[in-house]
Amino acid sequence: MQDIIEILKEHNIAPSMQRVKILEYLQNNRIHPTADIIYQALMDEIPTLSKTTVYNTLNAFIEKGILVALSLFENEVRYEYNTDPHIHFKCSICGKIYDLDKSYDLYKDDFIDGHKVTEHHVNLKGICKNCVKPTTRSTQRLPEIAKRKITKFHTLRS
Amino acid sequence: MQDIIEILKEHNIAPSMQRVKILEYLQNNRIHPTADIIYQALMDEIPTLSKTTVYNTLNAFIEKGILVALSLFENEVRYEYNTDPHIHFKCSICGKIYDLDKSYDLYKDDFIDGHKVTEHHVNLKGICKNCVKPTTRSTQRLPEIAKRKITKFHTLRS
DNA sequence: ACCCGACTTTGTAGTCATTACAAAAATGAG
DNA sequence: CTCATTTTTGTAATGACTACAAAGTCGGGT
Repeated sequence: MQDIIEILKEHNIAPSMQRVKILEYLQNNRIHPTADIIYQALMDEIPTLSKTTVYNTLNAFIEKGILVALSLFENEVRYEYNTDPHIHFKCSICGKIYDLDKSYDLYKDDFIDGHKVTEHHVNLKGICKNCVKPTTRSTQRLPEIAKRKITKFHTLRS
Repeated sequence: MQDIIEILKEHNIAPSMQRVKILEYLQNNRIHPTADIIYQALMDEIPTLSKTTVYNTLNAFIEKGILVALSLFENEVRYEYNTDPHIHFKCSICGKIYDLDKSYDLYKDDFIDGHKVTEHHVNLKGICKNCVKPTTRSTQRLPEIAKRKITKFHTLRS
């Protein structure tokens, strides 16, 4: 895609084959992949691909502002192409990460308590609509974690 | 402190010396330490302490709901005793993490878009009031990152 | 007090994600 | 084509965390 080459050039990154393929993958697969997922996915197309190249490329993209790195939960780094404001929801059952397009107005000012805010992340965790099994009305067949009554935040962590 | 032993018993954790010291440290040092920081800090008191014990203990505390593990930024796991809902702010200059007592009303309902929400994290990043050097009115002496004009989100909302 | 079984701690070794580094390959200007 | 620069690659190193088994600790029953 010519688009991708243009994007790379606009960000002062030489459009090598590896870089184009990695950015293309991230554009087409909005699944917040880890570096390893990207590596595995591109091994067929680029048999000589090195994991070092994936890391180098991702870090270059982040440096230039094309990507955002996420530290959501469980100490895993994931990368996403979408840099628009949105909220992340991670399912503790299936592990899938959802982008929620809910907007929020919190702290849209530059400073809070004297601190200058440059990044703002809202991360939710729970059980996604698929894993909650909406076919049954009762909670009988839900995983144990899904049945717990929520009493306060931060209590559940798998 | 007898308090700490009571807390452990209430959570069905046998109050061994190591566990008491680790919980005591977390109670007295609200600095969102890493496992290694805790280990380093207690080595004087408990010369035989093993890092495995620190990890085992922290995981047991999390399991029982005494602690919360945080994945804020930079892929580092930190632990905090305060399980009340609050917001985290990390300074990208000094690395210090601040608890902000701002309350927030977002998605305190159980479900959003059909997903059951059990955890809710708001993480801010920027430059803390100390590193912004409030003594100077101009931005001349600020670190480069502090001078950037915020143009797009993750920072602020339109 | 002793014994025994269960729990806890410890150290070592292993895993996994990420980075450091240097050699090999590709690229591009002259 | 040639040479210098950039990019990719593979290996080795780092660092956080876990698995596992041996050693230590503790408490109840006799």
